Order: sequence, then C-alpha cells, then structure tokens
Amino acid sequence: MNKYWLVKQEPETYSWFDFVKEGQSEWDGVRNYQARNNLRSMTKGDLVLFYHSVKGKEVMGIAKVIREAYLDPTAKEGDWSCVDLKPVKALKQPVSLKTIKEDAQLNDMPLVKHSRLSVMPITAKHFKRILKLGRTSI
DNA sequence: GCCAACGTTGGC
DNA sequence: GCCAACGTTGGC
Repeated sequence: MNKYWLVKQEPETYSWFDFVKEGQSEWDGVRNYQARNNLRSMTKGDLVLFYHSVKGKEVMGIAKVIREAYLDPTAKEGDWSCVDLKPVKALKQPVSLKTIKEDAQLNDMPLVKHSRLSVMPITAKHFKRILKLGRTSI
C-alpha cells in the first residue's frame, strides 16, 4: 500500500522545473528531525507532491520515491538521511496555498497547520483532492 | 522587509 | 530540566 507525502522546496533553490530537467533527484539537505523521520518512513513507489514555498506557494507536480532512505552524503556530521525522487507528472493546474486553505477537505493538511515542516505525510484523501483541483490524473 | 512560529543552543 | 536567547523558515 503506497503512502502519500508532500515535500517543499523554494523554487529559487531547486524548482519543479529543475527537477523535471534533471530527471531524478537526491532529496538531501534535510536537517530537521521530524522531516528526516518522515523521509525514513517513505517506501519505494510512494507518491510525493512537490510544493514551491516562498515564491509561488503552490503544489506543482507529482513525484515518486525511487530509492528509500540512505545516509545523506551532504551531511558532514549527525545522523541524516535522504531519498531519491523522480518526477511523475506536472499538475495541469498548480494548486495554490490559498486554494488549499480555502478548501474544506484540505485545510487540515500539515502544510497549513505546521507550515515549517518540509517533509510531511498526507492522506490519500488529500492527495486525490489535490489531483482533482490540479485537473490531473495519474 | 517584517514578524510569528518553531527549533536549537547553552547557561543556570 | 528549565527557559531565555538566538537562528531559521515561510507567509504576508
């Protein structure tokens, strides 16, 4: 049974378009315990929404976990992990934070309640609703 | 650019 | 173990 996640990234650092161009990405650099533990709970094939924080503030597309948590090579000290993600497809219509906050089915997402968390689990219901609002199916 | 929310650090 | 100080994130 696949799980669903949402990851955030500032587009000026690494955008959805960079991700698509690259074809896959090592999701490293996470330095928050809760986010790290979420990375470690990901399993191959889980689907991940890619959200642009700060500039844009919208869900851009869908990614997939292609490698489960391993030692983050960018960590010089401490116990940190990363996973590998691959783009699946862009949303036809990006779904904005405003839309999410105004949607009765989505406004309890961690993205709203726990806005600083950069890797978070979401429910199947949330995931399907975002896809619907994004006019996209897999 | 500001600031609220949150996490981390370090003194006691 | 508490808490003040500080740094960071991210929405506005």
